Amino acid sequence: MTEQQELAKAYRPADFEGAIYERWLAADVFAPDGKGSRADEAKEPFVIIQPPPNITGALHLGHALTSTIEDVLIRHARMTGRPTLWLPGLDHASIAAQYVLDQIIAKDGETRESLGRERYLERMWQFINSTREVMLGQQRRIGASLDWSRLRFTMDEGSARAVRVSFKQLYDEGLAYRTEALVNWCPGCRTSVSDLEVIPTEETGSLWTLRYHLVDETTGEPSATEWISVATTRPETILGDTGVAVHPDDARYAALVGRHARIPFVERDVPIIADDVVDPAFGTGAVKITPAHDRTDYEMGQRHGLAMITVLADDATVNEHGGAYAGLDRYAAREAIVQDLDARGDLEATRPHPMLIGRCQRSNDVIEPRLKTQWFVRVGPLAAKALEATRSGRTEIVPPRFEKVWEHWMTSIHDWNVSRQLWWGHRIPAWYCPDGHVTVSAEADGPTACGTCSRGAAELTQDPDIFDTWYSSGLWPLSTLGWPDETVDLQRYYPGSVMETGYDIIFFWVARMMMFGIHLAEKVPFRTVYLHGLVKDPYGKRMSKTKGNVVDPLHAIDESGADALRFALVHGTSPGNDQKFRTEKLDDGRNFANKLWNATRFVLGARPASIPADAPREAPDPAALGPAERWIRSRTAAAVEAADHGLAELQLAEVTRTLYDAIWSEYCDWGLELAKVRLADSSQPDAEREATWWTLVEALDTYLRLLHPVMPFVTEELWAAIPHAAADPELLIVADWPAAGARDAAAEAEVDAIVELVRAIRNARAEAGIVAATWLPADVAVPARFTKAFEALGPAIERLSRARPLTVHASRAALEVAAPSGLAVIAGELEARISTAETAPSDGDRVRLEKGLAEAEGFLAAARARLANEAFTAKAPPAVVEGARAREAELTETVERLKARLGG
RNA sequence: GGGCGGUUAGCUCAGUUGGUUAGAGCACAUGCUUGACAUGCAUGAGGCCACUGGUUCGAGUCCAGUACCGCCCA
Repeated sequence: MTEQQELAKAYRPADFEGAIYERWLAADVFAPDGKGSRADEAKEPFVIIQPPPNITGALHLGHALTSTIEDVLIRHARMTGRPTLWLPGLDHASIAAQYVLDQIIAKDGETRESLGRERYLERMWQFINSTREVMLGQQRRIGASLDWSRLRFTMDEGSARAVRVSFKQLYDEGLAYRTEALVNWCPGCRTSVSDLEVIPTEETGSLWTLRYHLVDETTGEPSATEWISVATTRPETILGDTGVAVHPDDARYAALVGRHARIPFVERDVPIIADDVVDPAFGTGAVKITPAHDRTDYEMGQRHGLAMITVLADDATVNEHGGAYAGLDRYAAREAIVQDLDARGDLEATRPHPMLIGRCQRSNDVIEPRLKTQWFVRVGPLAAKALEATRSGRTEIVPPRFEKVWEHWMTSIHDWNVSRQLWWGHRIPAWYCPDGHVTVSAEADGPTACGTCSRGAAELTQDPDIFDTWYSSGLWPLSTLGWPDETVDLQRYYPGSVMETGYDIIFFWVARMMMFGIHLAEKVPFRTVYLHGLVKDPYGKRMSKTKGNVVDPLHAIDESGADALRFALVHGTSPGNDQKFRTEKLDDGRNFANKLWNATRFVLGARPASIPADAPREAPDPAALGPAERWIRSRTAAAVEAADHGLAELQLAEVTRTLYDAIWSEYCDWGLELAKVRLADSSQPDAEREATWWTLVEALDTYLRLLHPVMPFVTEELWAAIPHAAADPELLIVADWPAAGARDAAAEAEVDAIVELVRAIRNARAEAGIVAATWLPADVAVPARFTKAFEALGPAIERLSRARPLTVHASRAALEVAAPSGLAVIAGELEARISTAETAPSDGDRVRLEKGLAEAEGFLAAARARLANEAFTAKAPPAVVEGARAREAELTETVERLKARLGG
């Protein structure tokens, strides 16, 4: 047991958060197999593999939310005694990291090319070694109880091996293949990117209508008078046109199908074909086909056997197939071509055209579809397995509405282009021999010889490309646990329990982990996919550096403490829904922590002298419990139930709401206030005061445990200061999660009635303008069932309602006789009279009573109308009808009492 | 174009299988250095639950449609 120390007067998180984290580290309680772990090995492990943040980035509120939600689940699981693993990691983020590093080296006048591959990668390692610690430090600040002994990086050798082995397997199974196909080319990044990284943006371009002259079938020359008009948004691509298409049912062009048109400038004759995909209503109804630079055209080209001519180079300048335009940038070429067409008289029209333009998620450059020979993964069979897993419920998606999105994506998925023309990442383990044979090897040093012919390793060249980052990310749940080896960790912690991440990366990441996990390990990688929403700015806009509306989590922690930030984030989250974040929300968490802090201070300071300062925890003596103590215990039990429910349903905001209300509005506002009087009353027997105090300690202990997952620092700090049982561990983080005790309906009814009375008296006094500090005598009529509780709590009621002396009467009749005048207070079944100097209701008091009467009469009328409806009494459940009758009776009485009072 | 979500107090959000009087925090008003807390206490004001129709004894809650806002996909 730790020595109890004085708590500072105010909650100052900066004073202890760092030290608390150090204590957790020193106690080695984060790892399931750490020295300080109290995990019960017989229990089912609880595992979350952390979504690895980009190693070059800074943590933003989205990461803070992810870390907090996961930490809440992890800490709760740990307290229930399950072996709990939360595995941290970092992602190398190829394209993003290169983008950042390129900007840094540019300051020294260097470029990727000037450094060369080897030196560039050296620079990258230097760079990430400096950012790594920053990233990890941020996670510690927020209190993440990650198992640092298992920290992984996607560029670790373990990850690299998983990449090679999996790729070799996919290749051997025919699921990885190399081919020339259309890819999304980013001229700025000089690499291909996946479909997901192409952001369709609405922009206004132009739609040009131009003439392709028909070829005279006899002379073989283009006709001066016959042409077909085609519409295009990208005139520069005419250099690569190999066909013209119309809809098969389009009568306007039926006669032209089968003839040829001459492409200007490149002087190529191309066929006019009919294809269903052409929209007759678009433009002229005839479209040019550039199979090498457009997805739809590519597919048409394949169907009709058209030539595929690439006319753009990697930097998006026109290549040697562009004739006179070779060397021009794509947009310069566009302008020149439009002018030249106009000069020839072949430009019919130009008009503004709203359209979707694909831009690179990273560089914002306009994506240019291009033919490239690259590696692809055949995802159809993998996606089918992933779909089966969610349909059968082996993996559950929360919230379930995302299943529909998931289904749609999984059923319409294209093969995945995994080659990236970058340097920072896992090199594709494919080697080519001079004869063009392909050898894929899982060995770190590559193959010793060509797998097809006998050429030795020296004659083989490795593919220069690297893998899409999401390839290694997809292997993350496997590679972090040691796959492909059958390690102890893999057997014990795979599959994981929950994959918790933002819904925005369900396809990027979750889908890939599912596909790889099921295919390679033959088990789903996690049982639950929990998707949280985005943290947006107060206006509902996405936070971004360019908008300048980001909130830095570290700054928030400096200002308000990590617990306040965590509370704010959890309080505002619900599955799949975005939350608007404003910094004022941090105050709620900080104020709440301060409330808890001071409540603890009060409890510690209120210890009866008969209990030694270092006394070990005792359960309150059941025989000495009064109604307030029984109420506290019952309400604490209710809080445990609600917290359990919220955690089980992943409704974490429900947990914070419940605890906020329970601790503030119940425990502090009424529990402590009722207890104060009893504790201070030295005429009470020691046994009763001790029972009261132990009840307060017990409830506080339970609330600290319940709140620990959300606000770990302050709860740990305060828990150290309260008395513990001998069986308790040193640290709250590994203490037992509370079990819900029994509810006590009688005690709840008693205290509820008393609370209602106190409120009503306060209200009457306030409305009558009585100074709060004034003590006034009061008389109360108390029904028999509350008499005992009322007597027990009499002194507390006096104090809380400033009513002294307080005289109790057994009936209203007796009350009328004893106190015919004064402020009338009607609170449910209780009724009180507060003596004032005046003998009749003052004007202000009359207003209050009339208002109460009008309200009660309104409710009564509604209740009577309901009961008068025969359909209601006949069809509604008896319990509901009973309730309505009781309600009517109660209201009738209240109305009568109010009327009597006003009349007299 | 297809799909999904949202619309409840000035703001941010709760509202459990339909069932008495729709709640909380912030902000607001009034009064309080009440013995843990002014990061606080007490009291109060503030809602056609977006709109229309339907189901039902009964709808914020279920169904259909409309409007507006947002997101995803093509």
